[in-house]
Amino acid sequence: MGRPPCCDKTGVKKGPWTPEEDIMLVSFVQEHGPGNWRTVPTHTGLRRCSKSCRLRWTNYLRPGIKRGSFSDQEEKMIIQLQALLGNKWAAIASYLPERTDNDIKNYWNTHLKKKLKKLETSDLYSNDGHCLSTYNSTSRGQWERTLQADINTAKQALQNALSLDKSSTIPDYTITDIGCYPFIKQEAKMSTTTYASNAENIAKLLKQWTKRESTNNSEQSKASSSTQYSCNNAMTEYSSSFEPSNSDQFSQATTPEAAGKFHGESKREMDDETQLSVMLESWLFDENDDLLI
DNA sequence: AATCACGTCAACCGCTGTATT
DNA sequence: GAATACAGCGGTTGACGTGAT
Repeated sequence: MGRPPCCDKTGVKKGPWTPEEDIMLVSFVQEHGPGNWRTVPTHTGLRRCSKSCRLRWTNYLRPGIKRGSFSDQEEKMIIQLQALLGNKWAAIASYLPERTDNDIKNYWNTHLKKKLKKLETSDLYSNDGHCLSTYNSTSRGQWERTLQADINTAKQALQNALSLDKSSTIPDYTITDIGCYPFIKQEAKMSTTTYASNAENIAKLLKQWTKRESTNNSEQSKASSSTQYSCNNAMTEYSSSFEPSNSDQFSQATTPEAAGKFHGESKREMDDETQLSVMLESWLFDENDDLLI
């Protein structure tokens, strides 16, 4: 016999989340921490499947998520990492802790794919393309060779790392030693205020929603006004229950999906990945520094 | 003002590897 | 060891917004 089902599949709600649902989910995470998603619907009364709850949290509600347009440096990192790792969005996202894999995936599909295609078909290096203009100092051929060399170096390092014995010279990093994964252990002990620091996101959302609702419902009956009332109350309560955010705190205590990526992995695998991660990180930031000059 | 086309992105779907019973 | 559910990932979809006609 296997496990009991996580939730009753019948009567599960789909579609966009309402602010009230968001608040219920955030409250749950504040109390129990992220994880145990199967218990969320029963604990909170949300009519959402656990999968949907996890997705909503990791892609939208969790603290430290940066929304809005991507910076040039972020773009370049995505381009480089995609060239190296392929469509491993979760892996790429682990190098951009403020972005979700979904965001990066969307950005790649809607912006960068086109940009690179355009790059291939036109002489972009003589024009002033926005982001990629930073490559102007290097000819396309040079840049491609550099990238290919870096990819080869990375692949070689990965092969070496994987072939090494566990007792080899791989540095004995703890998880928190990994420069690009400073959040992994801290995630587990994230404080209530840290969770709450996403209040801005939700307060904004609530405002938008109430605005939209008030527009939609302006001609409707009193029944809708009670919804409006409860939502406004929820917004007020939610907004007032949190302290202003601390962005440094965000950056050090986020990306649970990246952390989750390593849950259950063996020490050996972790060491191998660690070595590669450190190397990759160095490669990426060195490269970006060069390009930003 | 109406309609169409296109871009964006939140959310869903289906799959895989892992954990649990 | 088998059966089943969970967690996570990447691909895809569809609702919505915006600009062009």
